[in-house]
Amino acid sequence: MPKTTKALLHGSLDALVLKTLSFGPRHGYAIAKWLAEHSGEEIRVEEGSLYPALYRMERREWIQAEWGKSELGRRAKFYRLTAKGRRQLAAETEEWLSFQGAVGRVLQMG
Amino acid sequence: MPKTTKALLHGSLDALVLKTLSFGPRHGYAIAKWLAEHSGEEIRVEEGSLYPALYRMERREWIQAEWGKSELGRRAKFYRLTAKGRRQLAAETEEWLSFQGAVGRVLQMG
DNA sequence: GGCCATACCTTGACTATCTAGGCATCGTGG
DNA sequence: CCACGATGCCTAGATAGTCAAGGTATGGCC
Repeated sequence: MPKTTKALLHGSLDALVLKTLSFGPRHGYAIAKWLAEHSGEEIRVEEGSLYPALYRMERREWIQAEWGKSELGRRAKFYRLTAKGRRQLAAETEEWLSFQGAVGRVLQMG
Repeated sequence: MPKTTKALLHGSLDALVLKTLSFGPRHGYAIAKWLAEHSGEEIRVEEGSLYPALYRMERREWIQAEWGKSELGRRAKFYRLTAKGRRQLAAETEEWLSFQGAVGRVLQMG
């Protein structure tokens, strides 16, 4: 794996995971891989961040878990987006775009 | 003041403050106002976040403090960017752009 | 047999931010 | 004259999210 990604993840992790699940149910390990692949390795989620985040979101009923089998036949816990989670994703995405948009504009001011 | 901006500030505050100071020395209160004004009130930094951040950055020698008088003649502590701080700003800006760029691309995936 | 990839989980430390206060000065309106 | 809002600084405590570093177990491959 490349270099250190720092703590910029803070505040965007939930949205990223929800977004990943919006393309269909996935298990934890697969979520991390999907994010890494679709961000050119820029987004690397540590397991110590991912699993607690998944519990958090399950508690808030944004996602639902179910045990199943991975593509390789292993025991794996699949998460799928709930309706509530879909609304949350929309809200967080909008919030992220407007806030980080503002940050980006300030940082790039001449 | 408008509505709640949430906790999305995490990880971008340092860069924002450094950026503000890159246009010339300012005191704490003025930094917060400047950021609010130049972001359409999108970025609102609480004082409880700002002052500790300023000490942190002073300790790291990214900025230097000096007591002076505000435009209104009040006692105020002015901060100015050091050479080290300028390098830090460049590094953090680049990091922010690449990381949040990746986040934005993922969140906006069709 | 040993090792790597897959897949899950937990503990502890750290750090940054927010909430919510407090202090002091000044100008203005009633 | 006095109250109040704006200016300007500071701090304590709570919270929360992330990371580092461990641990378990299975399967495939050399």
